[in-house]
Amino acid sequence: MKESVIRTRILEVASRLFYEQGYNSTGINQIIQEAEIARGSLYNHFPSKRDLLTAYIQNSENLWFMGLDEFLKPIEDPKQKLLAMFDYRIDRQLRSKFGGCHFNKIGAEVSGDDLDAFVLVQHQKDRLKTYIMALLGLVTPVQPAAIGKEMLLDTLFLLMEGATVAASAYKDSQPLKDARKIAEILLG
Amino acid sequence: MKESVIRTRILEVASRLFYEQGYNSTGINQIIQEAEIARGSLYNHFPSKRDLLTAYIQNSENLWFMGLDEFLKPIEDPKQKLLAMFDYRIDRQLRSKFGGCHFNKIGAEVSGDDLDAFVLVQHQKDRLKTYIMALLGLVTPVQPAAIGKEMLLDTLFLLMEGATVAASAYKDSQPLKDARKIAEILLG
DNA sequence: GAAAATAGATAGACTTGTCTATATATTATT
DNA sequence: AATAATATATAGACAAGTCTATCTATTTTC
Repeated sequence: MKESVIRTRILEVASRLFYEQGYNSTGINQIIQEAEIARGSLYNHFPSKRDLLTAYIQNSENLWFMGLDEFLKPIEDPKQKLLAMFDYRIDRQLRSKFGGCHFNKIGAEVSGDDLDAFVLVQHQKDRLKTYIMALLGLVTPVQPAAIGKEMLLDTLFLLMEGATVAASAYKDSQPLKDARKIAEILLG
Repeated sequence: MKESVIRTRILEVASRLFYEQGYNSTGINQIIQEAEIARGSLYNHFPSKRDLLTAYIQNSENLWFMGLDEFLKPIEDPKQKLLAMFDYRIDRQLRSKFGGCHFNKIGAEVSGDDLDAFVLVQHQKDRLKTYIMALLGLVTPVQPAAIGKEMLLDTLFLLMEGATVAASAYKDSQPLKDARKIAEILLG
């Protein structure tokens, strides 16, 4: 039940390097050196580099949503919660120096026919959409919106994705701020 | 003035491989083998692999906008042109088996501190925004829109970016179709 | 004849993964 | 409580192959 401290250290270091340098540009040698563990220990916990990638994606997803829950906790109004999701992304992009979305980065880097990794990336997006949908269900519409609720879901999702990509490309939080403003108007 | 046929062939093969497999996962050996040219010829035209990457990005941008011009040529109404931009992306994603945006892929793969590549990626996005803005300027507003024109520009841009990313992640054109529908409503 | 192409050897660093041998720490058995 | 067994850590050599880039020597093309 107790997680190995070694395993945790490997995953932490590998996660940082995968995100900052890319999966393909990060070698096993650098991971074991920076994690200060033996080569055999790494292969004991993760039989291959690909297994390490899988663990990285899954762990990142959990951390991402846990961080989101924490971030939205003090907010009560569902509409404000939805808007704060943009603030969460701004916060994270600032901290990571606009490194972009973990999952899109992996999706862009792995070969197109690598089903395994793609499924994991899709899983995060599905979960995000479910998250938005749940909050949207709690919003009490003040006026007959020009845009249906299921379409509003799509719009918010696409705005978040697009704004994160753009913010990362420009290394600037402006696109995310723009997206937030647009969402504010659409939510009425 | 006449472009070397060898240079063209190198760039074409490298472009295909960079896009399909990723820049880091594509080796010089594979390029010269598939292009059927000598190793020295490659380094004669492109002093380093990085130079080949630069040429790839710039060439892709030109091809992308030339293809867009061609695609929109038969359409006259600026509003229909704007909507057809989504169709163009659908068309391209279908052809490339949802390989995603060339430029975001590179942005995701190169190290965050590689200024050179990032500037080129930004250049494509700036050009895209300018393109949208020019079309938006020609649209005659039928009614006082709920959303300002400069904000409409941001929205359309972010929708395109987000939908392309999502379509690539899901390997499905639905997000792009959704984005088109949303744009149709927002354009009135 | 000059320029540009070719094949291919070579350098040197790096890649993932396997392996051995040793040390330490926890757990099970007597 | 003392001993035996198991698990997990370590360092580091090693294999087999990849990578980018340079170089030489020969042939083709303009």
